[in-house]
Amino acid sequence: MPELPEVETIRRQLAPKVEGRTLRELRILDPRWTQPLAPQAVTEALEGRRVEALERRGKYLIWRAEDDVHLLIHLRMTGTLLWEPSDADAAHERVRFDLDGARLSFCDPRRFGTGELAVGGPALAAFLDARLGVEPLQGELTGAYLRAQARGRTAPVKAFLLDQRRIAGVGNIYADEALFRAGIHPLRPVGTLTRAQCDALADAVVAALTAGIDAGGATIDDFRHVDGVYGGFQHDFLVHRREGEPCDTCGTEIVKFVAAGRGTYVCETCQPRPRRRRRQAASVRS
DNA sequence: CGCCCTGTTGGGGA
DNA sequence: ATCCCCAACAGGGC
Repeated sequence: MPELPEVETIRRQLAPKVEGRTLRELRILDPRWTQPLAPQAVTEALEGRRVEALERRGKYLIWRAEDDVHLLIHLRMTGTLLWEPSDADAAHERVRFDLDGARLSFCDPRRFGTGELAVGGPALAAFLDARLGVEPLQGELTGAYLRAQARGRTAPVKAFLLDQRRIAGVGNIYADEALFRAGIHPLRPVGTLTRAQCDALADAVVAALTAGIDAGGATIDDFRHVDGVYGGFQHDFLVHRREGEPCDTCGTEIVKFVAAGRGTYVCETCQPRPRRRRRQAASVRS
């Protein structure tokens, strides 16, 4: 479930509930969650501290507690945070927060999610800076930035978008969506994009993420298994993600293949295939 | 029933 | 720089 818009939605829903409360107990049921750090190190650093703010950077949720102690939660594929969940919804509970008597559960069937501890501002900055590039929702993703980063690179543009160290928070679905909106094929070598395409793609990434947040799909109270997808968030505003269905714009059948190691959906009319790959760098022409 | 494939992620090793 | 595989689990197709 959690792409950036879902993480942001969870953050917005949760922040008013948790900010100002004190973390009385942090029960880590799955020791893998804190690897390679020992669970008790995380527990001891956080228990008894007041939660000052719940923030987000990329797909990380950042709990800022007293004395500059931070807990960074990554939901990965199937993680979620549930406020006062029912027993059924909490079936895969991995971590339990006691916030002044209120229960918050980190649930994660697949157990990919992680919890990281960062004590002190520099430690937090070092952790984030090593992993995350510009924040698209803070106006940092511009066509000029994209073009500068892409220059000379041969990687498929989709792989480029998914690299968190360049642009923070673009996941598989939103990469497809942005490329569709910008009319760019996912396998296009990123260094061959024109200036206009870089501008269009930067705008499309921001627009797609913003649309996802506005759709406000994720909810912290409701976690189910729907249509084979954990979470059941409906991305109705996105390009079709079923092969064989018609493109909303032109009616061409959506095709699916693997790009950057992920399932990728494309309208090859709206997103023309790149010319055959060349050994030599291609010159950039419009 | 079993086997195989897939998956809204990121890290490590080749 | 780029690609492949892996973590662990559930559901669907055959």
